[in-house]
Amino acid sequence: MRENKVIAPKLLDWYDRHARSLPWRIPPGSGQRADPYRVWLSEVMLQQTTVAAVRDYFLRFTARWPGVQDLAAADDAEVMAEWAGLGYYARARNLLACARQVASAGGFPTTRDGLRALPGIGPYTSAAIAAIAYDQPETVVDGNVERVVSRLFAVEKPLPVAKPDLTALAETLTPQMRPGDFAQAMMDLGATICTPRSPACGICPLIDDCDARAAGIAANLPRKAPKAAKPERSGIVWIARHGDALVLEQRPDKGLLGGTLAFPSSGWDGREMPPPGPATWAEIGNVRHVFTHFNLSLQVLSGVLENPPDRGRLIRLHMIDRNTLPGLMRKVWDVARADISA
DNA sequence: TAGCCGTGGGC
DNA sequence: TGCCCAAGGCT
Repeated sequence: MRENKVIAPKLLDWYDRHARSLPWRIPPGSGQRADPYRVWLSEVMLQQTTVAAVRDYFLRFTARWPGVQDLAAADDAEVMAEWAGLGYYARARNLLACARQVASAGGFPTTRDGLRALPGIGPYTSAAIAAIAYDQPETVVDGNVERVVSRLFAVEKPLPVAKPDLTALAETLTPQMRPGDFAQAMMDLGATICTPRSPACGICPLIDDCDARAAGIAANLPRKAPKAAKPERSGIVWIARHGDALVLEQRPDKGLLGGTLAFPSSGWDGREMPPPGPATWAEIGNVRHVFTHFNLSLQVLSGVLENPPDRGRLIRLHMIDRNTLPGLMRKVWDVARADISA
């Protein structure tokens, strides 16, 4: 694949003038060096997650754990609670495992291959850290880059089959100088101008280089294979009261909402469970939630346990912190709280 | 390797 | 409203 020396200078010039200001980013031209810890943390949080959703989580994490040694020393439950609401909870467990490996090694690996071997760091994140924090000319390919490249070269082959082609094309664009800024520039371009719908081609710095624009098909790329329909699932969740406390449990590390704090439930996640103890149950509401691969309807049952629960642990009502629950269980808690106060 | 794994915002 | 999408990784 032939090298393309036209794109990077134009894009970097645009980035120097239009880079987004983000908490984890060093502004272009400042001459400062990005902190690998902050680059890593932000990249993991940003996996399949919007900038708007990540910003406050990043600020809270870095305020509480300023360095990788601080995070490595944290309790698992504290990290899970701080991550609650951000989704994809395997990231939080891998984050902690990674922090502990890095801390005991005395620092982050400085090569893409070294980074790639750490938990939660894959092809994208390893390239991003190597380029942004260590100034190495690695090619960073995320959803933005796939979209930008598919348009620049008018690639009509659909994703995900086209992914290797798009990666090879992206490699022809990566400059030896400022590879980190180039990667971030590609992502900023994709996020603000070369957007999925209604791309703003009129103000794009690469308009003269874009094959899709010339062919009038920019808004139709990248093409994607059709997705399967989402099945419907249903289940039960128990609001089990004992005195002035409710039963909560930590879910198993693997699987749905792995490692998060939750009300006992059954029937929706491949696990058939009995209630946390004998009681007379009454329906107090229903909660709907959308997961990546199914829609969920959860019947909320409430009851009073006469004896301590068979599993989980009792948490006093005023000690239940909504922010430490995953999104689904926040909805359940809202239903329970409305019922209790009624 | 393709299915699994959250959540919220935009249109 | 329902669907799409967002700086993916793991198995």
